[in-house]
Amino acid sequence: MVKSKELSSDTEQKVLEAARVVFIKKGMEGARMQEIADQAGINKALLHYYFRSKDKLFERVFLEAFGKTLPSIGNIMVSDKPFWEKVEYFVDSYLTLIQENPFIPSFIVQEVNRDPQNLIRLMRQNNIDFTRIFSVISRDIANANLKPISPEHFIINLIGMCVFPFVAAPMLKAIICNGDEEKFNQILSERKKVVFEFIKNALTND
Amino acid sequence: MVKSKELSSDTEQKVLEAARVVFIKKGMEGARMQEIADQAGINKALLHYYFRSKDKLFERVFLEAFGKTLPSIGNIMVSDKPFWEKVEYFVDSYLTLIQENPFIPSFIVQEVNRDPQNLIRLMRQNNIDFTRIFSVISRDIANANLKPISPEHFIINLIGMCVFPFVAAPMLKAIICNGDEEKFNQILSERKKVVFEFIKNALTND
DNA sequence: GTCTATATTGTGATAGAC
DNA sequence: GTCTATCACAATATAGAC
Repeated sequence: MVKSKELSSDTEQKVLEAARVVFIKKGMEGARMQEIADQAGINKALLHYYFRSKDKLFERVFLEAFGKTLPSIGNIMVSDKPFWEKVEYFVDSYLTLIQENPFIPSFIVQEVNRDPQNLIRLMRQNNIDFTRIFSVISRDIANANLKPISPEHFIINLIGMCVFPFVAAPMLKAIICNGDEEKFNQILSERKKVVFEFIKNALTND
Repeated sequence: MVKSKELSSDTEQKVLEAARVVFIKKGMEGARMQEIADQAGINKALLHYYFRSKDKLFERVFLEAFGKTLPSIGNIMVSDKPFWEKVEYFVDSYLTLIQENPFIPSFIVQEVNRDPQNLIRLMRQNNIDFTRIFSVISRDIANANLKPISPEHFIINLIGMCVFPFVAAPMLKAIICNGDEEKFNQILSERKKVVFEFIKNALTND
């Protein structure tokens, strides 16, 4: 068995996973190299051996985290599926993705706030063309005989209702569930259906 | 003219305002006492003279920032106004409040993530009883002959569509406006109307 | 109350043995 | 590749003069 040069070592993987956990929980500023090392079961020096600096390690984690979600948005929205199928698929896959990585949205919001350039760079790298997405959505809305809404507001409403519960999870857990984790998860699991129905009701003439 | 003991000094006010600006922009971890001092036009030592530590200064700023938004939610929602008037008033005042302090939502999300206890404490201090709010909303929805939706999902949708554009402002500016500040402000100013209409369409039988 | 100067602690990063 | 020990520096916090 020949080891490929591209395959990162076991330790490198452990570091990346540990960094992901810590960065996502604490953000770039709040994270400590020591904590990442502990989490990975190694020492600080080894972190620097694999990833020269905290900045470089962070960038790697950030790009991987966001690189997952962003292309999935684009692909779905510019496809030629029927509008409502598109919306349902979007809500479904988006919520699933977030539910599997619940810290990612607030992490991204936090870090894009810190340096918006990260996002611009990432969009270029992933060939995301939002102008195209909006033109397609705009056409879809017109063709589907829906109540008129600008594609920008539509997208904001759509994404907002999907990601807000995760961005604000600790807040909502306190506010609407009095800290009851069980109840909060229950609500999250209902959201796919609720969000889809809500949007459909808002936009269809009946 | 006798100076009341409760009235904080001019310098103290300058510090608080400066801290508000810097904390809101950088978050607790990212903010630097030096930057706050500069912003206030004084030196670091004086910060510690007025507010013993960074932690204490932060807590003060945090409580004041959130203390503004939270009671306004509660008061409106439990009032006996008609349901749609309530919703319109909520959307209106909430968006105005955020538009005047655009960094507050992402700041709050970030910091509640850091320590959820801050929020619990604050809710107690402001006598916010969400159980009551939900029971009132629940009754309102039933009485208004609307399409059924749980009050929790209704609130999440409502707040989500209001605050998400601000929480994610830098992201959306890049994504949907290609960095065009002008266009983004235009969209924000349209949101009161759009959100209200969207919710109304989603919930009314016609 | 306000300042300058300094102490103290944190943490990212490196040197060098194994 | 992995470790221990240490550096260098940045940031909070304090001492003490005015």
